[in-house]
Amino acid sequence: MTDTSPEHPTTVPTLADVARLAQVSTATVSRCLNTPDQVVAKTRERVLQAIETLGYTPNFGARALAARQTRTVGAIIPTMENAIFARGIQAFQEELRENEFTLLVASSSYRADVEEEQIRTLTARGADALLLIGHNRNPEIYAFLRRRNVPALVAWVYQPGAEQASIGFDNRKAMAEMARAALTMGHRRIGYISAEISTNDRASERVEGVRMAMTEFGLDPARLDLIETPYSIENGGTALQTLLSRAQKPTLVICGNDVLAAGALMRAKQLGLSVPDDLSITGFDDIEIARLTDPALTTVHVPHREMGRRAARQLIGMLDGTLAPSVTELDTYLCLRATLGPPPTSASAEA
Amino acid sequence: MTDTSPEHPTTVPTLADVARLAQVSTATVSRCLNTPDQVVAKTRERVLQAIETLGYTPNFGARALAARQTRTVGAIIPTMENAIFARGIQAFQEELRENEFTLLVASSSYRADVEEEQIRTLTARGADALLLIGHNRNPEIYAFLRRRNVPALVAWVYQPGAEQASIGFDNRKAMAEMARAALTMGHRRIGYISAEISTNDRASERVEGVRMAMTEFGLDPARLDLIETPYSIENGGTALQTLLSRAQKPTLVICGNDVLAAGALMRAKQLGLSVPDDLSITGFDDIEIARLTDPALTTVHVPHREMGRRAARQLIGMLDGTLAPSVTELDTYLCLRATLGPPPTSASAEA
DNA sequence: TTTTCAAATGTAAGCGCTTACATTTTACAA
DNA sequence: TTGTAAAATGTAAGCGCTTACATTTGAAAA
Repeated sequence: MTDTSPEHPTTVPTLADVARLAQVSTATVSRCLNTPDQVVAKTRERVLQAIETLGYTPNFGARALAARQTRTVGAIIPTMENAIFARGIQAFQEELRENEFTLLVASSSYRADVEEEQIRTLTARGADALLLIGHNRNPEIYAFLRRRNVPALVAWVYQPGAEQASIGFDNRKAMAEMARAALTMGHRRIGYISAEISTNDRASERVEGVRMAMTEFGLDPARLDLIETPYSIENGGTALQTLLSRAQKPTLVICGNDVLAAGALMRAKQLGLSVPDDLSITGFDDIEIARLTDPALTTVHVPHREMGRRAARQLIGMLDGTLAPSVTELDTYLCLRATLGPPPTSASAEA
Repeated sequence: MTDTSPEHPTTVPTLADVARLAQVSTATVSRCLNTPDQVVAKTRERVLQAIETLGYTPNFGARALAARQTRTVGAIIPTMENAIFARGIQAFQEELRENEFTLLVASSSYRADVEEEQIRTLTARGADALLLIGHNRNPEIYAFLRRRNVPALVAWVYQPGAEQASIGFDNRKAMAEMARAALTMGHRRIGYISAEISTNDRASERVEGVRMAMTEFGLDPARLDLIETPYSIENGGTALQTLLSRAQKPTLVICGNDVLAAGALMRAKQLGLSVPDDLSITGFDDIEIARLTDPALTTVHVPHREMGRRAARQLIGMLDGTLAPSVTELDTYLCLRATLGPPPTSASAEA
């Protein structure tokens, strides 16, 4: 708490220090920072010089308190370790930066209670707006945000008729398309490896998509052999092994994301199965590893970067009132690579 | 500014509102929040009730302003899209959360000027401490942080005799070990695919490690065929192709990280080369894709999670004065998987 | 019952900034 | 030169919280 070196005082310079040194009022210094063209050039230079000399940086808390806005956007994602979020958020942040907004990222570990806490933390910190992932959360939260006047945008999902402003893709539709492609090839016994469904509407909608397609093809959707497991390569492998231990082995294993699919694929190869001749496997997301596996993974391409970029634009628009909250659908497409093929002839004969 | 609906006032509740409703002073409410055992149970309950009723959340800016600390730690990483940072930061954040600290993440896109700006932004926002990646930055920044009394910890690197507090591994030593393993097998013509070196001391130290090992084996380190390229699978492939177009083809391509290595490996296979029989390839980091490639990638394992977790502990310790700044070295180890083998006999004969 | 003192609570002064409003300066027309 | 309005600057009142210090309360000791 005491000065250790006289040339470098330990006290942080304030606006008032700058004002004193530049021989102007604090209001003028403030204007130099916020509305520079309201200050005549000569004065402005003097002030800037003083700021430089003192090494002054405005105190964010004080500024937020007085101005009641922060040019800060918060984002709460389930985890940074998932490449799809990392990628989307990176684009989100880049777009924000270009518009002189700062991004605050928090992660919830897929837990609703943590997410709620993070929402409170970020709004308390003065986030002017929030990006959230997926629809399923306590609706009271939206009331809370509305009251605080904090616009929120939901990303990574598109649900026709959703209440909240959102930008994303139709997980159900996208996965149904994949399932139809497989069913058309003749697959009838289908295993599904999913991320945990209860906390994740993207995951549950993807499952629904497959069931929808099964129904269309006259199959009983209840016969989908579903395993839920946390996101990891290892777990994908373990789940695959479980599916293969069933009396009726699947000819196709649909995975809720590429990471699980990569794990399943690796395990299948280890077990001596040939993919796709003995078994087909599909993923979802089209992250980098989908092209790295051998054979390359058939998956669904999701425009993560575009989603991030457009989410930022939407939120900024909502903030300055130029854009009304809206529900935006983004397109996905099938990446038919090498892990999906027709079922083995013996198997299709049985069906 | 005026209430539109009586039940849902548009004004955000403040400490004073809570105090009024609970019929206590603002000081008591504040104490309920910060030092609850200084308040008698009956009063405390009344206050908590009022907080609940009003849906009160403390204003962070005001709190920071008055208390002069925020329980916030900032981290500036080059990019969220690199799995190693995502993983380390995730662990960092989890450990912080357990200690009731909040993490603010910013990314610099490997640009020194952006990093500097982010450092200012985060300190202005009241970050109590900072996590930075790598050593190479303008030393003035440390003076700035010292003046602001913001402890900083450098991660992902260990350099014996470093000035700044740091936690990480010796990139040079780790890569030298890999190079020695390869040299022992007989490799003499070595290509190296690196991330960009000028802005990245981890990358440059890894190259140095290889050169060091070459010297030990009596090779001219200048003969290392070095290509720098940005982090991506695609670029790894392109770089490999360049290396293979040299008059003297390498028998071994060392990559500065797993992503470049995965790209190189994939391209090698596309070109009809057998790895490791025709060409050896190695990576660095041991991220998930290293086990996904076929053959599995020989690489250096780096304890990213542990680094993140321990970085958090170190920083918290520095903040509450229980831990002195220190320079911590973490261990890495070689993961000898399948992409490194002896050079083809024809090649070694030439050497 | 009174005394004593620790515990509980209250009072009020900032923390560093923005901004409405008041005042001064400047530029230009008359 | 004077008058006028616009431009530049200053004054000062908060923004919502914490906390040093002052005051009140209440339980145990006398």
